[in-house]
Amino acid sequence: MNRLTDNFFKRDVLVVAPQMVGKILVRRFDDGQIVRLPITEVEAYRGEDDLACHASKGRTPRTDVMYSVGGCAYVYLVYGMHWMLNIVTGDLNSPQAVLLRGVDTCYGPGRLTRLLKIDKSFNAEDFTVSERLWFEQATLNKTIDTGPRIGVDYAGDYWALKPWRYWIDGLHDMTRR
DNA sequence: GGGACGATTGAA
DNA sequence: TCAATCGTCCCA
Repeated sequence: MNRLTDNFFKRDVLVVAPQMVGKILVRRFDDGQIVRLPITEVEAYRGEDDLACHASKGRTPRTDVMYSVGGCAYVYLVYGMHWMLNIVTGDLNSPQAVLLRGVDTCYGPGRLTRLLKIDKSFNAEDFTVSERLWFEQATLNKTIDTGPRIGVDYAGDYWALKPWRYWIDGLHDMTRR
């Protein structure tokens, strides 16, 4: 119920990303069990100009899905062991995505996918029709804080320092150890 | 075919 | 502070 539709995801990533905070990530496992987790932290990756975005390397087999219309998943492996779950946003041929970095009871993009058993098979999954992974509407009655994205220093100060990371105010401390 | 490099994590 | 670990991309 209240599943987010394509019109929600078709907008610019800088509009969609902050609105993802507080929305409900829903995972239906093979055994039928359904888990609903409010999103607590995300990051925006925006277009070929954004040197922190994988699309800055151009359209490749890996980044191809980012060029599709908003509403599907972009899943890839980092450091040879962690799956990253992204939501593709924007129009056709405008490569953008929202990285899911945290949900209630689980902080960290890699821990999140391990908890929910998300892997390469979810790449290009259509969130508007999927039976195993989608998002639901929810009202957030808390404020959102912003800051630089994590782990993208290679992109240089101009892009790495953009405040394109969004989280529920007060949960900031979970990020450092 | 070879090599460099991660949108991270957990342990030392 | 450091290693784990492998898909992706670039160059030869």
